[in-house]
Amino acid sequence: MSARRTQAERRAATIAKLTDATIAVLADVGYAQASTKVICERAGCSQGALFRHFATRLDLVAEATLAIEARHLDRFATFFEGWGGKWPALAAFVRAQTRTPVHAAWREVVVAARTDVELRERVGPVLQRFETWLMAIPVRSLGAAPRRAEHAGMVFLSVLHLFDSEAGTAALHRNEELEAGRLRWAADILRREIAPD
Amino acid sequence: MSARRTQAERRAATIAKLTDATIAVLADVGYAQASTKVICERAGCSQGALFRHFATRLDLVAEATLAIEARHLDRFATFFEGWGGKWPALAAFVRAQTRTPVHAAWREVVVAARTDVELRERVGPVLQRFETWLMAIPVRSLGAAPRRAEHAGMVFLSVLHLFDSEAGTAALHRNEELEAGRLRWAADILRREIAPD
DNA sequence: CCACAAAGATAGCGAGCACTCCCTATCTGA
DNA sequence: TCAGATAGGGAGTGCTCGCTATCTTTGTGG
Repeated sequence: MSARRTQAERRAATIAKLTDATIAVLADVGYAQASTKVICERAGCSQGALFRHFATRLDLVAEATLAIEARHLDRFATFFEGWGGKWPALAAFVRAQTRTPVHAAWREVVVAARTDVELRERVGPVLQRFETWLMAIPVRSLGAAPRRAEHAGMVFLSVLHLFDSEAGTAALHRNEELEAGRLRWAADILRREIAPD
Repeated sequence: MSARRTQAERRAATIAKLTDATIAVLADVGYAQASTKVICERAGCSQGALFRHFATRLDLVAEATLAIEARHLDRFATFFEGWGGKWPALAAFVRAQTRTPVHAAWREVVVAARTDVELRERVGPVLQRFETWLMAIPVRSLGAAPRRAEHAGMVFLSVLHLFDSEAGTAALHRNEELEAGRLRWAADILRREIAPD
C-alpha cells in the first residue's frame, strides 16, 4: 500500500500530523481540553509516538504555534498578491482571517500564555515577529507612504486587533447589523489612514 | 472575636468571598488552572463550603461573571460622572479598564465559553446585555447626537475591542511606542466620530 | 433551653491528565 | 543480509481534577 519511506520522512510526516491536529483541536475544544490523548486521536497516532517527538505537551503547542504563524503569513501574502486596491475587500479579508479556526487556535495559545510563564517565553517572540511583519504591510503591500510607515502600520494592526476581539465575542453572541457597520467603518479607516493621497 | 451573624449573613459573606476569589484566581492563573481547590484557598474556605452554595464549578464561574459585569458597570458609571469632555482621558480610561485584573478574568471566561456549550449559554446573555449598555454610552454620557447613536455606539465599542485585544497581547510582548501612538489615535477617533459638532 | 436546620470542614472517590516503560515494527549502513 | 538504530504502539504510573458523603459547628424558632 504505502510506499517505503525513509526514517526522516516518517518522522516529518508524524510531526506534521501532530502539529496539524494540535491546531485543529485547539480551535475545536480550546487549550484546556486539548489533551494529548485527543490530539493523538485526531492525528491518528499513539501517545507514545507523540512523546517520542515532543518532550512535553508544551513543546508540541509551541511547535504548533510556529505552524500557525506560517499559515498566517501565507494567507496574508497570497491575498496581497491578488489585491486590487479595494479597501472594503481588505477589511473583509482581515475580518475573515480573525474568524478562521487557525486564528481561534492562535487566540487560545495567546490567552493561555498570559498565565503560563514557559509558554509565554516560547510564544512571545513569535508574537513579536508576527506583529513586526504586520506593521510593515502597509508600506510593503498597500502603497502607504514610507514617511507614514509607523502610523499606517499602527492603524493596520489596530484594525486587526479590532476584528480579533470582535471574533472572540462573536462566538458567544452575534449582532449582524453592528458587525456590518463595523466592517464598512474599518474599510473607511484603512483607506483614509493608509491609502496614499 | 467575630460578632454573631445570622445564617443569611454567613451565607452571603461566603458566596461573596468565593466569587471575589474566583475573579482573582481567573486573573492570576487563567481559566484552566482556576481549580476549586485554589479558589477555596484564596477565599479562605473549604471545598465543602463551596459545593454547598454552588452545584458545579461552572455555576461558580457563571456567578463570578455577573460580579465582573457589575464591577465593569460601576467603574464606567463612576468615570463618566467626573469626565470633563476630555477625549484623551476617555481613551486612557478605556485602555486602563481593559488592563485590569477584572477584565483579564472576563477575557478568560469569554475565551473559555467559546468551546464550552453550557458556559456559553450562561455568559452569552451577560455579554449581550453588557454590549447593549456600552453601545448606549455615547448618547447617554458623551454628548453624542441621538441621530448618530448607532454609529457612535459602534465606534465606542470598537475602541474597547481594540484595547481588549491589545491588552491580551501586551501580556506577552510590549511595544510602548506603538501603544502610545495607538492611544493618541484612539482619542482622535473618539472625538472625531462621537463628539457633537 | 433544646430539637432542628443550615453552614462549613475533612476525607476520599472515580475519572482523566501528562508522561513513562517497554515492546514491536520499520529503516539504515556496512 | 543482518546488527544496530530509530519510529510507533499499548499498557500502565502517580497526580490532580470536580465532586460527594459524612461529620462537626453555628444559628433558628418555639
